[in-house]
Amino acid sequence: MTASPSASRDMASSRVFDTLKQDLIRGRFAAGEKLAISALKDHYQVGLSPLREALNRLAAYGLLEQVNQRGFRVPAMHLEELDDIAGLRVQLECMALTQAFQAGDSEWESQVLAAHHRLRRADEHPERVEEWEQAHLRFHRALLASCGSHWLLRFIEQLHDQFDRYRRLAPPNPAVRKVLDRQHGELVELALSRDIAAARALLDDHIRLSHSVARGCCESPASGDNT
Amino acid sequence: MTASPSASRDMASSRVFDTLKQDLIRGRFAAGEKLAISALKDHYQVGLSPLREALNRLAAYGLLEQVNQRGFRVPAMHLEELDDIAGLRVQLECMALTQAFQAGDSEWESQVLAAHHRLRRADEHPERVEEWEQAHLRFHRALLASCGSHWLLRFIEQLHDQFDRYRRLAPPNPAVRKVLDRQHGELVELALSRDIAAARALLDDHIRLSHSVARGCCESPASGDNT
DNA sequence: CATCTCAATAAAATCGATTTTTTTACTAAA
DNA sequence: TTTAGTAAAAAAATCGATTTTATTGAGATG
Repeated sequence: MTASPSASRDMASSRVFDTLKQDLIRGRFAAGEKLAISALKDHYQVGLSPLREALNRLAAYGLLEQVNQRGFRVPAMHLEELDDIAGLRVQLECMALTQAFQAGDSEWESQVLAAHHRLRRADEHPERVEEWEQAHLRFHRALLASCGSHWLLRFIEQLHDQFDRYRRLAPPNPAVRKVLDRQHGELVELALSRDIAAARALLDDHIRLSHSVARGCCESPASGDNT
Repeated sequence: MTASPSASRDMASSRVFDTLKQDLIRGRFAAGEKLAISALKDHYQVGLSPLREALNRLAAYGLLEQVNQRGFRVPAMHLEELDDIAGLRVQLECMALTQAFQAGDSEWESQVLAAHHRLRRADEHPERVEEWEQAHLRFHRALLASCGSHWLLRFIEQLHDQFDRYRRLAPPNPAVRKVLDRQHGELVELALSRDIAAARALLDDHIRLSHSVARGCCESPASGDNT
């Protein structure tokens, strides 16, 4: 099943935005690293203008920093910032979850079930990491989608991307993954039964678990600087 | 009092970003309006590249929308979105207020007092609207500054900008202004006495009052179009 | 009279080259 | 040995022109 039927081709700046965004989240660049524009130009096979437009959008989004006349750099990573991001995720996602449970209709339930099914299927191929990652992101999106607040969902998405920068530093851990997957299933059940209190507690645990894993990995290698 | 001493001049893209951002918040463009790039180029006296970079940043920030090969347009305004923004402002700013009161030190108290003083001074010149607007923004920033969460402050700032797009549609109302100003003074007192519960209730009222004023203005004139 | 096609026009997106600024490397003085 | 100073090199930012895509309107067709 492909995306949209009359999918008019995106412009170059959007394409490079998407791929560069993924590369930043996946940690293909070191924290604090300065991006060499001409190297990016070669690597992503785009011209200067679309590349610079993408870099500007990513800087406004918070995945890059623009220094006055000194180009773009990958933001440094700090344990405190990870704590900040995780703490806010708990607050905002629990808020959205409550509203989603209150406003969700049967179409929402269907989408949550469908997303969960795809997540379980993706789990069957442990070698295809990115497919699971995408299914995971979409499951959490589906869970909160009916909350009714465009801006809340936007901020949650942004925090999720920032969180992933840290989480992806940690090596995959099957034991943790197993717990997280069980929690996904429980979240689906609680969504169907509209048990807000239990679901909030579970989502809180869910995020904190990922947080502590990422934290353990982020703690060790001191500060990130490699010019 | 000027800004920084060795202020190295910003690049053109940043300058046009700032002024265009203000113009968008101040409602100099109609909601839904399509921006003619060459006209902007003439108006802001910049080249195409810096202008497009600024437009891309504003789109990522949410003050513009980019349509695939059809350029940039000012986002439409909807009553529901205003409600969403105001509701989230209440939630997030109360959250930040609590943390700010808990973590604020005497330096924070000083900055709040200073910002409040500047706000009262700005009030003495009702004709200089923009000075009051800036002092007002800075007062609310100072009040929450010590909350300790970079990302929470970032989202609050973004929501504030979005909210102002709606609020500024309403004509100035001296009676409302008087109430808001009294609330600012009360917020300062509650900050000094660290009365979290009372301050949260007051900030809630404060935002809801602005919200209802903006709402009243947003309801009447159907959709905005004035080319 | 409405609808469709296709050229003409306008606008957006992109490219290649130029200008400006920063960084580096080298030299000379303290 | 360190500190300034300065010229060369590199990189970022910007400009002007080209390419691509969308929009418009006249004429043809049902």
